Amino acid sequence: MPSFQSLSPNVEPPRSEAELLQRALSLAGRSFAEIAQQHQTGIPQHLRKQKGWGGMLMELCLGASAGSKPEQDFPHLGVELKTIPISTKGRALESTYVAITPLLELKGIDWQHSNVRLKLAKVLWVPIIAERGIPVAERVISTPFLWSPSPAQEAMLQKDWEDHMELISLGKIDTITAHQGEILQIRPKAANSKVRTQATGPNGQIIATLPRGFYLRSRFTSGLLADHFGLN
DNA sequence: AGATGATCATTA
DNA sequence: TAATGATCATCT
Repeated sequence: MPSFQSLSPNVEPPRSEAELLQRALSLAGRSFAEIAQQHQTGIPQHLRKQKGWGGMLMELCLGASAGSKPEQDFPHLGVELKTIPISTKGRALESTYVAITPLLELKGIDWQHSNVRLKLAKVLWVPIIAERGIPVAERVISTPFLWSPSPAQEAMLQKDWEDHMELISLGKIDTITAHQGEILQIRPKAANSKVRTQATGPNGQIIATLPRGFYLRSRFTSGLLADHFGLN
């Protein structure tokens, strides 16, 4: 199994947003095969057991801080990096994971201080043409772009976030399904369905429940792609 | 076909 | 266990 940490050359963190974007744009049109070769790392046949492979490779290319720290990928720039699998027609093929859903100690947090708002404040989207029939090596990077929520988009995000968090505060986490939320949904985020974490139950007691995460619906991210590439 | 619920690797 | 990086597998 290829190890990024041992095999990749050191890439310095970008010093500015412009440098980051320029670096990202230089990847447009290139395949995973080319990029992996440049970084002297192998390519998995499929992503079934390496779901985050593409994202990790982009982190390497762009000089993101590695590791599992709960902060933005480029803290000094206030930018979060997200790869997004797209069809040849430019449609998002998957939802986008944003952040863990907090289930306990909710008193201090509001939208302004939420992990969702922080992560989405400024995102470098890196679209990858990644239909399932395309071998991983042949998948090609499309044109990356920077995005920040418009006032209307942020209002939608806030509304969904507040609706979800109210239910969680009321001890109703186990009633929430992926059907809820216009653009921001809550889905499981765990190694498997037997994992448990703590939450508040219907009677205010502590219960054990499946860890959840916030995800952007693909309908929404497809819209961002259309906005940027002028496909409206 | 599109979306939901489940799942996989790695690090701290 | 919890956070990072996400896509898979299955159902409607």
